[in-house]
Amino acid sequence: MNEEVMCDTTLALGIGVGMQRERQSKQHKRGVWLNLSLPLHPKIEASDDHDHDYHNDNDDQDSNFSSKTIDDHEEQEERGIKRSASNTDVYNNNSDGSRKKLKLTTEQTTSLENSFKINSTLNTGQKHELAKKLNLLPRQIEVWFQNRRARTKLKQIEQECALLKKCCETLNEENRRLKKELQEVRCYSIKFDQPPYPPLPFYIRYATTAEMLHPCDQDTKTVILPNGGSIAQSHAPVKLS
DNA sequence: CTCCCGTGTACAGTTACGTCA
DNA sequence: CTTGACGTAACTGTACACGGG
Repeated sequence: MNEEVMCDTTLALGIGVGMQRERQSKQHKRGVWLNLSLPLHPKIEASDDHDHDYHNDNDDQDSNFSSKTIDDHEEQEERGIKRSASNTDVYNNNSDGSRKKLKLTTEQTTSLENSFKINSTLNTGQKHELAKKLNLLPRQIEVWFQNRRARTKLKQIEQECALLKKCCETLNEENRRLKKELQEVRCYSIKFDQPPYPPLPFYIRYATTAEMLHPCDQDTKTVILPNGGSIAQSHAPVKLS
């Protein structure tokens, strides 16, 4: 990879920019049902108000008798199945109320990874389908994809940081080389009292960097030296700092 | 048409559990 | 056996889009 490619500005612009959000249109009309079920999560039970065993972000205002969507209802039912199931019963917490962490099986992880490769976001239908297939809750699928996207983004940022660091090192090296080259040219010009030879690259002859060169009066046709002296100059007149 | 509300989902950040050196 | 680091499932808070009243 050459330096130009490495320093492509699109790289820098990409940093910190999140993925484009694609809102999914609602798949179906949502029914309403009366939630009379008992909370299952010990933590929630303690709070004595909400039903979010696995939480719904917007449940906060809901009462015990709040309306719920069909999606939630389906998940409640699936949870009921899960509670009678064995290895995926993550919501049966420890007796002391501590969180029990699910360990996904190899098959589940592989399947989730494959789905992620195809599409990093899932619509409601895909989510439920995958949940059914893997014997997990739709919420767990959702969480897994959220975490997976976060991991992907983090890894991408790390890679871009490494690339930028490398690019920075390359530029510093180039900067040192150019400074050295400029110094040599200055020495040559002063020593032989004549214009730089071989000719300076355009980016040095016409550089505007204060550190390097300053434009001065065109008519003088001289280069003003740092010590106050001057030399003849056939190129654009400059003042050496 | 506009406003408000409920709902669903995304993301960033955090917490906490399980594993391993 | 203990401990700290690490990976990651799960959670919290917030923002936004969308549809319906």
